[in-house]
Amino acid sequence: MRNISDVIEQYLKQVLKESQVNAIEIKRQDIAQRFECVPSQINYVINTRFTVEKGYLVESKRGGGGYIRIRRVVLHEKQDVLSSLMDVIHEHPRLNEQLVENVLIRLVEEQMMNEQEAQLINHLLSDEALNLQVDDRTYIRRHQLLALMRVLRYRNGG
Amino acid sequence: MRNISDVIEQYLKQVLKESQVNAIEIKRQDIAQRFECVPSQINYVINTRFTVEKGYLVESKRGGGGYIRIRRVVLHEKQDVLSSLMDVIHEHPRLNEQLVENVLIRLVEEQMMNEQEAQLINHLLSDEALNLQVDDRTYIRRHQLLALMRVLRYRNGG
DNA sequence: CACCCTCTGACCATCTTTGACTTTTGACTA
DNA sequence: TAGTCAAAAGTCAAAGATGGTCAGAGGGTG
Repeated sequence: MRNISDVIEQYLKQVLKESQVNAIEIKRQDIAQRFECVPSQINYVINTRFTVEKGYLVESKRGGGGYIRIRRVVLHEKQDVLSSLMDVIHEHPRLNEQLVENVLIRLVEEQMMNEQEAQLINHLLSDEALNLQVDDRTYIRRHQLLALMRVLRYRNGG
Repeated sequence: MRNISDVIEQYLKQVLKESQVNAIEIKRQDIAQRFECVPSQINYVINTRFTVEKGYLVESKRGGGGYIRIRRVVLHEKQDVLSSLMDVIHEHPRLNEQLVENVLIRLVEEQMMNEQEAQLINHLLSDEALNLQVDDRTYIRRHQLLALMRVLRYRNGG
C-alpha cells in the first residue's frame, strides 16, 4: 500500500471487523506509535475514512484515560429525503412554526421518526420555547433542524 | 479501566448498589488509601460523578469522626424528577453539553423518555448545532430543556 | 505544471491527578 | 468555659495526560 493513511485505515477496519460489537476503542498515541507517525495523522485518517456518510460514528474523550471510539452504523436508506429537506431548510429565509411542522410531518410520513419524537421536537422549536427575535428563531431552527437531519442519517440500524 | 477516577466511581456505585438503603458512608482517607491516591482525588470523583442532576446527594462532616455520605435519590413520583431537574436547570448559571447529557441520561433512567428521543435532543442541543456564544447557548438550552420538561409532564399525566 | 491528497508539527482544549493550604469539628486541657 | 490541638474533609491552581485543529509543506498523478 502506498501511503500510511491507507494502511492505518485497513488496520482499523480489520480490528473493527473482528470486534463483533461493531465498535473499537483506541488510544491515539498507541496507534501513532504502532505506525510510526504523528498522532494527528490518526485524526486525518478518521476524518477522511471514518465519516458518517461512510457509516461510521466516532466519539472521543481527552485527558487522562482518553480514547477514540469508532462505531460501525447502518445508514438510513432514505438519504435522498434528507438531502431534499436540507435543501428546503437552506433555501427558506424565514423558518416559522409552520415550516418546522411541515418538515417534521414529512419525516414522520417517510417513517424516519415517529410521531412522539416529532411532537417533542416541535415543542422545542416552538415560538414559546424559542423566546427570541424572529431572526434568531430562524437561526436556531435552521441549525437544529439540520442537526436533526444529521442524526437521522444513521438512525434505525446504527 | 483507564483511569483511577472511573475505577473509584465504579467501586462507589457498586457499594451503593449493594447497600439496600441507597446510601453509603465512607471515610475519604480510607478510600484514598485503598486506591492509592491522594484524598482530594475522592472529591474530584464526587464532584464530577455524583452530581445532583445525576441523582446523587452528598453530605459530609469534617473533623474527628468525619465522613462523606453519598445517597442515591429515590423518587417515587415522576413529577419529582421533573421538578428537581428543573431546579437544577434554573440554578446552573452555565448549561454545557455535559450537563445537558447528564439531564437527558437521568430522564431516560427515570423512564420519562426513551434513548432515541434523548439522542435526538442531545444532538439538537449540542455545541455543534448551537453554533453561538456561550451565553446564548445557555439561554437556548435552558428554555428548550424547560420546554422538554413541560412536554414530559403533560405526557406522563401530570 | 496544477491539483489534490497526505503528512507534519506547533498550538489548543479538555479531563485527570497531585499537593499545598484552608476550614471544620470534637476531644482534651487549663 | 475557653483555648488548643489533632484529625478529618474542602478548595484551588498547577502539572500531567490525552485528543483536536489548522495551516503549510510534501508528493504523486493527470
